[in-house]
Order: sequence, then C-alpha cells, then structure tokens
Amino acid sequence: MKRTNAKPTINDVARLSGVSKKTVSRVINNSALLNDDTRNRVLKIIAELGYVPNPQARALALRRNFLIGLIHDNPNAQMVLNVQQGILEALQDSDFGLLIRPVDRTSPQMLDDIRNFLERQRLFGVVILPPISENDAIARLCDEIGCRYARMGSAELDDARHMVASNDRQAVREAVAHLIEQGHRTIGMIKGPHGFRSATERRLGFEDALRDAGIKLPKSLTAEGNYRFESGLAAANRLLDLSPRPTAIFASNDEMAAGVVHAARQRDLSVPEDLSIIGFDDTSIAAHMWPPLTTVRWPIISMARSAALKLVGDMIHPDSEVDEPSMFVSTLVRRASVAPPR
Amino acid sequence: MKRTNAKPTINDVARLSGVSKKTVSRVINNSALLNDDTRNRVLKIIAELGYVPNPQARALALRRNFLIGLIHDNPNAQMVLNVQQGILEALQDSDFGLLIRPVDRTSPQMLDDIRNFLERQRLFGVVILPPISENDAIARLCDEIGCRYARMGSAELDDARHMVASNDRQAVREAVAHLIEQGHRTIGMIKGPHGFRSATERRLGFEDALRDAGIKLPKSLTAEGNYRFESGLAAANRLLDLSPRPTAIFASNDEMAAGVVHAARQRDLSVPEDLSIIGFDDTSIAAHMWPPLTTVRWPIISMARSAALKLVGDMIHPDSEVDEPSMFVSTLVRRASVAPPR
DNA sequence: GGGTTATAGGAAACCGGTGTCAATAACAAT
DNA sequence: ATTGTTATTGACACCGGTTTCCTATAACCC
Repeated sequence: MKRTNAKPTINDVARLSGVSKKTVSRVINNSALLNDDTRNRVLKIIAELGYVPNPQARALALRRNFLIGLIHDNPNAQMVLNVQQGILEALQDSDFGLLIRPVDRTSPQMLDDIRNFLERQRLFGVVILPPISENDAIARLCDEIGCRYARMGSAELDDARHMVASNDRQAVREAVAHLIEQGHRTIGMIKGPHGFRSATERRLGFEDALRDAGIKLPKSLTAEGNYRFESGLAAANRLLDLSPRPTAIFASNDEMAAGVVHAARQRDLSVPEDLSIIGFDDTSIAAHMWPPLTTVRWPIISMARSAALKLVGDMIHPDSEVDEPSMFVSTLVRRASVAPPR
Repeated sequence: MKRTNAKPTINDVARLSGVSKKTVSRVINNSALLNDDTRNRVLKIIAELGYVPNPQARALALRRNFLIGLIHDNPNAQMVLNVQQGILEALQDSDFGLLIRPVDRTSPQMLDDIRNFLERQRLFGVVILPPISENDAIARLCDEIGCRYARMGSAELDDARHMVASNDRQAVREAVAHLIEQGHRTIGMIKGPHGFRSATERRLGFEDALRDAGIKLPKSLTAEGNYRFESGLAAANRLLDLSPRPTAIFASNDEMAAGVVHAARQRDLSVPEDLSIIGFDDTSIAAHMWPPLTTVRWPIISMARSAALKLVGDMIHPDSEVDEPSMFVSTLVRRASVAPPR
C-alpha cells in the first residue's frame, strides 16, 4: 500500500468499490439498510485506501462539528489542566478534538461571546467548568442552540443528564471534623469568592462540622479569598493577627492553603506545630509543598472524563449503554500539615 | 434588529445588498479589487444582519481550518498551561480557535498520529512545545503537509521563521555564577532527561559557570531527573548522601527544585541555610513555595504568544508587518532559596 | 403469474463558502 | 473612431460530504 499524495475522497472509494457515494456514506455512518456483502466490500476498499472522511465536509453537511469545547473562567491553573486531561482521556481514540475557550465572567458580553463561539464552531458539545458552570443562562443557551453540554459542579445534581458533581459540603465537614478531633477549637476559615457555589458549599460544610461539635466561633474567624495564592496569604494574615490566634485554618482550595503556609512561615510559625492547615482540591502542589498538605481530594480528572463521556459516549461506544456516574465523592487525604495544637 | 432563528448566510447578504456571493466573499476577505461604495454597502448589510461566515464552509472551500493546534508531550503541567495562555492571548479577538493535542513521544505511531491530526483537521498551523519540538521529523511533516508551524525551543535559532527560542545556556551560567559568587564550591546539578535539548543546554550552562570560576567537580555531583517532582526528590537524595555534601543544588526545573526542598526538609536541612537551591522556569510554584525559590524566569508565556503570532500574525494584523521577536532572554529571579554556605 | 413490499443503490440537490475566468464599463492611447 | 488597458463584478464549478427522492431488483404473497 503506497501513500499517494492526494488523500482519497469518498468518490475514490465509491469508484473503486463500484458503488455510489451514497452507499459509502451509508457504510461510514453505519446505516442499517445495507447488504453485508456491499458493506464489507466497501470497508475493504476503505481500509486499503486508508480513507478517512473529511471532517470539514462532514461538519458542513451535518451542521455539526466533531469538536468538544471547554468553556472556563477558572482562577486555578492546575484545575483547568486536570480537566483538560480528563476530557482528553475520554476523547482518546475517538475523532473528537478539544477546543479551549476561556471567557471573562465579568464581561457584559460574555453570553454573546459564548453564543458566538458555539454557533460559529457548531460544537458537538461543551464541558463547562465551575465557577461559570453555575450560570444557568449558559445552559439555557446551549439548549436553545442545540448544543450538548455537561456542567461540572460542587453541589447536588440539578440535572443528572447535564451535570457532574461532587459532595464538597460533606467532604469539608469531614475535613474540619478531623481538625476538631485533633483538639483544635479555634479554627479559621478562608472562604472562596462570593457568589460561587463551590464557595458556599465548602463554607456550609465548615459550619456543619462546627455545629456537629457544638463549637461557636466569631465571624471574624472567617475571611474571604478568591482561590488565588495571594488572596490566601492576605486572608491568613488577617486571621493570624487575631487574638486568640487560630490554631488551625481550613482554606477552600490548595492554592490559598499554600498562601496560608507562606503567611505562617513569614511570622515564624511552624506548620503543623503552631498552625494546622487543610486545603481542598489535592492538586499537585499539595503533595509537593512542605509540609505535604492535608487536603480534600477532589476527583476532578474523573469528573471531567465523565462529563466528556456524557457528551460523546454514545458516539464513541454506540453499543454499550454506559451510564456515566454523575456524583463523585471527595475524600480527605491526610498528610503532614495537621497536628494537635500545642 | 431582531435575532432570527436561522443564521444569515452569504446568500442573504448578497441578495439584500444586490451583489453576488462572490462580491460578498471579497468584502469578507478584504480583497483589494473592490469599489469602496460596494464594499460599504455590503458591510452595512453584514452589520445589520449580524452575519458571520460559517467556519466549516470556509474550511472546506479553503482546505484549511481556522484552528491552531498545540502539540505537546510535556511533563510539566504548569508549563503547558502557560503556553496555552500565551497562545490564547495572541488569538484573542481573532477568529482562530485553539485545539489541544497531547501526543505520546514513546509511541512508534506518534508521527502517524500527528500526520493524521494535521491532515484531518487541516489546521491552519501548530505550535509545538518542547521537548517534542526538538523532533525534526515533525517539522518536515508540517512542511510536507503544508501546515504552518512554530517550534518552541531552548537553544539558538535554527530557523527564525519557524522557531521561538530562549537562551537557556547563558541563563543557567549566570544562575550558577550567582551560587559561586555567594561562596558555594560544592554544587550539585540535577539534569533534565537524556535526549532533551533543554536538558543539554542547561547542563552546558552549568559547566560553563564552573569553568569560568575554575572549579572542577566530580561527576557524582550530577544526577539526572525527568523534570518531575519525584525525580527531583530522588536525585536530591542521591546528591545529599554524598560526602562532602553539596551546599547548593541547581535543578533544571522548578518542579524538581521543589523535590530538592522536600529532600532537604526530610533530613532536617534548612533552606537556604544548609542548602541553597536554584530552579528553572519560574512557574507559579516557585513563588508559592517556602522559601520562595530563586529561579530562572523562562518567559514561556511571551514565547508562546510570539509563536502563535508567527503563525497567524499576518492574518490578524494584515497591515502591520510585525516582526515577532524570536529570541527570548531568560533572567535570574533572586528570591530566598540562596544564601552563603555556613 | 401478477401484485405488493422490502431492500439496495443511484442522481441530483444541498451545506456555505471560495476559485477561475469571462463580461462589462470606464478610460486612455493611437 | 477604434483599440487596448484597467478596474469591478458576476456566473459557475468546486470543496467532500449528507440528504431527498426515486428507481430497479428481488423476494414474498395469494
């Protein structure tokens, strides 16, 4: 088999196998109304030629591209990358590609931007990351345009068909219970940014744990961050200025937890002896920092894989009626950043 | 202006403005041979209709998609993300999209995979990340297929049209000179993986600095890593077992440097008092770890932006003959992980 | 054996743009 | 006045698939 310069088209296949374009098209699309002989003959030629249908022509005719979009507006780089990894794992060995589209949540034209993106690219589907996945208008937009979508979330499932979620609240509850169990009573909390569902869920989990233990804490022990390192550093500085100083801090993500470690070190507090810290996400930084961070493992890669399979699963595995799991469990990973208070 | 359900096509524009499809096409593509009156009339209709050309149809007709690919096989997550960010910055406000394609360098079919990807998607161009950018076969493949490409590299420019590079060797030379200046004489080196150009360049820079200072070190002070945290940890453990123990270690990237910090902490060595460390990349981990890491800032985002502009610059900015800079300078960022030896 | 379905497969239109080439008009040159 | 040149525009085929509509053949029924 020689590789010729010009790529074979459906016409070549049709000519060589002595059938019409339409029949080849039927073979490609697995049409039922086909004689097995014909199908096999065509398949043989396709294999010999190494024919692959032209995605652009298909996209034009079908009004639908074999591309999955990733819409995100996420402050956490590591998380975005993990999501990409998960999606790509799901797309592996399929003909689907992954198109990246960051958006600006603060822009008034965001919705128009997204509409434009979806309509123009005629995406097969999109995965929407938190926090922007919490925006219902985007889901409605997808419905209207007729674009499949899968939202990743941090709370219970509103709609299992379009949603992949985790139990952040319960996971945080357990994490903070761990701190209390170690003897901590003055526990600081660094919230995520206002308006984020994940931030709310994690805060609720924190409050759950305190309530469970019958602990009442002043509001001043809660500070708000924006999921970025610097905001964690600043929030920790506020908390550590308090008197009495908290003996433990729960940060709503790992990056902010790294900021807390920074703040502690700057004032010569040692972790975990003087200050216990728990984060959330279990991104790579958690295991690589010193001390290794006790954190909640958020199975974001699996969630992303599942989200992508929700979109394309029936295309890639037409036979198996795989029902992708939609609810994922976050669990506490105990490392070295928690110890009993001195 | 109402948004109708069906998106306007080029035919609608042509009919309403009383010209032919072809003329509309000329307007869209900024053809020079056009009467200004006609152009303005058509532009007006386009604006009124909110017409946007269909990318799939264009891709089919032009045999070229308005998509940029990112081919990578990179062990460092943060770096990949930074590159994406740089490319997306360059693509902003253009109609180009970014398609992600990780490949497996160890697979024998890698080249076929890439060929398939390029041919099928008919990409406008690809940005190729190190280390895979060092593979000349991929560049030849792009030439053959007729796909634009921009390689990112760590060494001098082989071909400025297709290459964006940085002066790793010189940057490392200066970094290690900094250690020597501080009084270090027994300096460990953690190389990148065998066969990587960046690894070679950084090793050469290290040797340059020693030669400059007239220092001769045993081969045992050099260990090899694979740019991952764990490999840095393992390599550091080997180096720190040596006697005499090195008082400083240069790691070929930040992630391995984080591993070195880890190793030091595990044996109760304090950084920088007992061990000075310098990394390379200046990814976010460098500033967020403790102590903040002295490292070489590799302007990867700018390089990626430049690479993308090399591909599409003449499309986005047809007028300005911007000559994208191709050679980037890496510089030493002094933070807190270096001190004179005790 | 004639009529009725299924089934297989072809011709041509279509998706929405672009390329080629010829036609027209305006204008200059001879 | 005739011819040549240039600027502007349109007609039509084409990119490589899918879809619609329709026909031919074979199998099945009574």
